[in-house]
Amino acid sequence: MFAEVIINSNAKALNKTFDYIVPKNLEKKARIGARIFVPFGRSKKLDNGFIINLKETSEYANKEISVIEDEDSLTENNIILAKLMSRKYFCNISDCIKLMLPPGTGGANVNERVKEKKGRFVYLNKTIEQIEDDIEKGILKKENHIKIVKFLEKNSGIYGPDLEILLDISNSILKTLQKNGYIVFKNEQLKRNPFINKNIKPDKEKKLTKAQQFTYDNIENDIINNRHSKNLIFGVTGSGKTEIYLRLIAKVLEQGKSAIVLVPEISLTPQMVDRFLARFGDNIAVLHSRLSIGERFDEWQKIKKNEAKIVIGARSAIFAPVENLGIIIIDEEHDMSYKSDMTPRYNAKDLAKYITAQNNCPLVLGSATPDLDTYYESEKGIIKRFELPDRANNSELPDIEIIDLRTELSNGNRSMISYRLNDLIKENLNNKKQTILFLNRRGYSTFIMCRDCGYVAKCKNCNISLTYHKYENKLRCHYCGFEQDVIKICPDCGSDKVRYFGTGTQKLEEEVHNLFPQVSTIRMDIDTVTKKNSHEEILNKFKNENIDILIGTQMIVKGHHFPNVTLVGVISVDGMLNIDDYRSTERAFQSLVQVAGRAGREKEKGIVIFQSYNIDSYTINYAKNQDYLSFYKTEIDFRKKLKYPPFCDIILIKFQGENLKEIQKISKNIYDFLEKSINNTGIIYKPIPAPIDKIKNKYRWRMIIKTKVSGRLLDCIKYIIDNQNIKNGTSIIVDINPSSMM
DNA sequence: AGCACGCCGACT
DNA sequence: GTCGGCGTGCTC
Repeated sequence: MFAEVIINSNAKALNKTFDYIVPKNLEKKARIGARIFVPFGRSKKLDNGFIINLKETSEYANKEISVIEDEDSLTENNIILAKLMSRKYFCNISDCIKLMLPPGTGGANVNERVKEKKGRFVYLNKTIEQIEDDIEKGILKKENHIKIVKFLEKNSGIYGPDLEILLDISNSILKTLQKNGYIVFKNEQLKRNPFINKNIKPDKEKKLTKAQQFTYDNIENDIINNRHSKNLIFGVTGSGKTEIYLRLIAKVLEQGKSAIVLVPEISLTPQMVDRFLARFGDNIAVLHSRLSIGERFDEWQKIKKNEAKIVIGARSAIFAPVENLGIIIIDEEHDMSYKSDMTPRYNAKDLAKYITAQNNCPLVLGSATPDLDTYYESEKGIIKRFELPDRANNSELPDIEIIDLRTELSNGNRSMISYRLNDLIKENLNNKKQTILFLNRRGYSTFIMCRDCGYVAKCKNCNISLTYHKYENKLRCHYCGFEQDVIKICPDCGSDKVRYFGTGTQKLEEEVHNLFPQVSTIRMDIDTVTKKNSHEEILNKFKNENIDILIGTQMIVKGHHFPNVTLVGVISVDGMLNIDDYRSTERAFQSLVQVAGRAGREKEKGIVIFQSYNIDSYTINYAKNQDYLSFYKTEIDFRKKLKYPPFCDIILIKFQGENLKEIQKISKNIYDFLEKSINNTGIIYKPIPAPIDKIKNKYRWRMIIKTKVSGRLLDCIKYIIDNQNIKNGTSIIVDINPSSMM
């Protein structure tokens, strides 16, 4: 017997199979998906890899497989998926396989793998009656001893260190209790449980509205009949999408199957997980990037060992090792975090379509502002659409006002805050209500410029404007991290009229403090959100300590519910609209609708202010009316006219390297070849420098093709890239429908 | 990617 | 003589 093997390596030259002899004693264990160790090349160490095919004859095989590691083996479906991804996303099969392995075990050196963590657990060793007896007789009389034993009556099997912290006791008390026979220690695997010390009240099913029931019944039918279907639940915030998800998951569990729920990384908060915990208890595994590698390993093992049947996670949870998949739910399906911007550049939504088809089960996409591509497919009948028009709790939509910043300026208001918004903030402060101010930029100001000669301070590595950071009093590049001291005199003309331009969250915060000296504020953006739970901490602080104003970027729009917020101000809609990407209007619309949803979700009606220099834009006006359908109709016409998705795919080919000549030569070769193969089936643009044409001393060029992706085209691209003679470390990256064009 | 081979210039 | 620089080529 012979095996075709993929070696675990991200080297381009190794993205092919190698034949090995399967020795007699390993024939039983040898199967597609098995993790193996083999001698490879001149290396003395064994390399690890995976069997992707078995066969009776081989022209090349001359070495034997040494070891087969059953523990980390994949399924045949995993291998099929990895192959498919490798072709579509231009990466090695082993890059894709890594996503499916237990966290911390994907590296070449398997000895360094994350281990199950062992720890000392404390168990009660007497019955409750015996203990009551001992207390009555005065045998057990120390206050601390009784406290511990009472606690263990309800929490037997707790992790030792947790017990010590919770009851504020020392290890020696536990030793005494052990000596006296009240407790025993057991050494067991420690679950690095992310929900530790949580008391969650169980939650019952809520009554469904007619629209909810109709949606549920339809999808339930597919679950019962093991039928693949693609469904979009189109419902505003608060329309009860989550309740439908919960019911569908309950049905899936009833059928003895598992469920995967994907949510955007940023909305994967404890509150979000709590809703699932309250309904399903600890039948849940959570996977996201803020977990430590050890925590992720444990959650992964819970799924693998079938101790958890519901997976809630960000993008990569699509690869969770569930057995018998019954449904995939993707919440906030328009969110761009479902597309990976690192190798492998996969789109979890596309893969979910494939995986649910493979498993004969439904896919559910949910959003209040669906991705245009998704809505288009629902119009075409490729995806079934269910609409939830009403807010389940009947709370009113806020009043939305658009403020023209041009008239503000001509009225002499040079501040970032319009007179109207200023008045409303004042009113809110008087009424002890909270306010959110939204600005789509970070830093103190965007760039600094000389008013006499137009000189702009730029990063010498990346060729983009440096941003002023007030606290450090430095200029910093947002791409490579380069920083330099603030300049006061223009280095070009010697003028002292160097001024700050543009606006950021820091400057906004400062301005708010100038206008309202007594106000308390909290800021949330990339700079303040760094630590593991900081995102959560900031929002909780805002909510619980009743801080007057929250100032933040994009990240404040998701999830959270703030009952005391009645005013939301969007400082500059223009900053959202004018980004170099064909989806900037779609994203601006989605953000504006979501931002508006932050105001007044309780009894009181909220007010939302959109400030803009371009008040006639359809994006702002449809967002004001929360009118998705009209926005969709306008936008989809543009997409059709200009040939953008969903009417084609966008293939971005990126060239990066230190040798500009080589980049130009190679990109021209590829262009010439692909221009012929595309012929008239799409549009191909000549290679040009990227918007940021230099990062960390590497030149960046790009080439864009607009066409429907076909297998033949993928093969053509691969062929021509593989045939380039690349010498100076130039890299070529292909990204299909990238989430960002930067 | 790693590793070895091989072809050249520099040095105790 | 031989040590080591790195360009080239291969890995079942």
